[in-house]
Amino acid sequence: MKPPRKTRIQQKNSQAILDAALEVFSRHGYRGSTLDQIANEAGLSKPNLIYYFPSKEVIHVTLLSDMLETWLAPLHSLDPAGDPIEEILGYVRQKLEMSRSRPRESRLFANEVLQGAPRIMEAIKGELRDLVDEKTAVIQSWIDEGKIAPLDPKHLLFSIWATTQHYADFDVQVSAVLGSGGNDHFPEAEAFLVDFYRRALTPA
Amino acid sequence: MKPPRKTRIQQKNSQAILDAALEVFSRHGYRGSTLDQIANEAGLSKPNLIYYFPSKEVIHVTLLSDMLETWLAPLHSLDPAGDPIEEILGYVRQKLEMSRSRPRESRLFANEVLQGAPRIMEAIKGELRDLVDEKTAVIQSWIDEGKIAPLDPKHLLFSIWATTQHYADFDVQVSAVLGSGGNDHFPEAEAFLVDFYRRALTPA
DNA sequence: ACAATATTTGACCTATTGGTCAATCTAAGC
DNA sequence: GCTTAGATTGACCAATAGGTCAAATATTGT
Repeated sequence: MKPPRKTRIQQKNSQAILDAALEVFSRHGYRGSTLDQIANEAGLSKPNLIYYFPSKEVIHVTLLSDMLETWLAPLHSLDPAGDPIEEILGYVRQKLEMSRSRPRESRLFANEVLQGAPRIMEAIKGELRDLVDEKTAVIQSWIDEGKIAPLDPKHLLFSIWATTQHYADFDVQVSAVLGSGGNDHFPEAEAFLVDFYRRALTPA
Repeated sequence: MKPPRKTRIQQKNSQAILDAALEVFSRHGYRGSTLDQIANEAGLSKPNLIYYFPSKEVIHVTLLSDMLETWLAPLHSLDPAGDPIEEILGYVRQKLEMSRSRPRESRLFANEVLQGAPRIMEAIKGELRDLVDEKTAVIQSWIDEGKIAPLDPKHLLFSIWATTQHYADFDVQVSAVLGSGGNDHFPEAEAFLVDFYRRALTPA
């Protein structure tokens, strides 16, 4: 999707900038982040940033479009031929794992959508919506066959997105409420969610 | 909590400012919002804003603390003496209703927590956590009595917050995925969530 | 070694923004 | 009507932020 950088230095610095920008944007939002912050985090000077990326906005858009692929991947892997309940539980696990391993991407996305998704509405109405339509049709067929409980497939997906991303996006709230220092709450969360979705999905 | 304004003009303008600020902050986040935007939205000049509130930050903090009470209210009303499943479903309904009637407050809160809750961490670790401890004990007792399925009460609350607030915070995504113009998706959402939680909570 | 090319940065420019202030205008009480 | 306190604002200020640019430095290919 992105033309590969030519030299090793370009490769390394572009990557450092994107990584720094992800860190900063995901914590402070687009307008809350400054080029100086990003440059500092990347260990470069501000004009040097601009040498690699023409503007703050281009950095942001680059991050968003990179992230969208990651975000969509787990849903792509939902297999119509698999066991319905296990497929959906697998999706839940994968989304939760993404919240654990890539919380910055999750927060970047949350920030963007909260502000009205000005820079990725197109992708949401295109790729995302198409994929959702495809996979909800699969889920609907499972419902029609009586393999899972009759729950609106789209709202089911919303609930999975919401519950799994919550552990990345609202991380500080989760930690504050659960207490117990900087513990890793993901094992607990996974046990809960898997149990929860299994109960809800198992047909009567 | 706030000393009442003296004159009618103060009453009216303070309210107009808070309302405008809620609109702007919830859409653009703290740093993404400017005093000019807020002043414009409120129909006042920027210096006139500052006449009523000493700074941008005071406006923001005022909104956040006002909102916290609203946010906590539904959980307060969870009744230990009520029917367990109906109490929890009632809580789900109330939270969803809040997402519908007060989406700006929800987004304000989401923005704040996403940024690490710098201005309300104290309240989260205090009031919110205390209330959660109290109510999760109630839920645990219902579990112990076999009235509801054995699901971790705190993670159950997280899931309710996540799923209900999703319809306010990710509203543009929900609308884009569901299509059908600016439709009101809340009746559908309520039907889904009530059915969903009833299934998950009903003991085997 | 050296020219050509890629990389880096200090200084600088302009626009925006939070906030101030003195001056002006308006409303309320007497 | 007039005084006084309340309300409003145009002009302004300092700090910050996105971005430019020419000059300097480092790297690469030959």
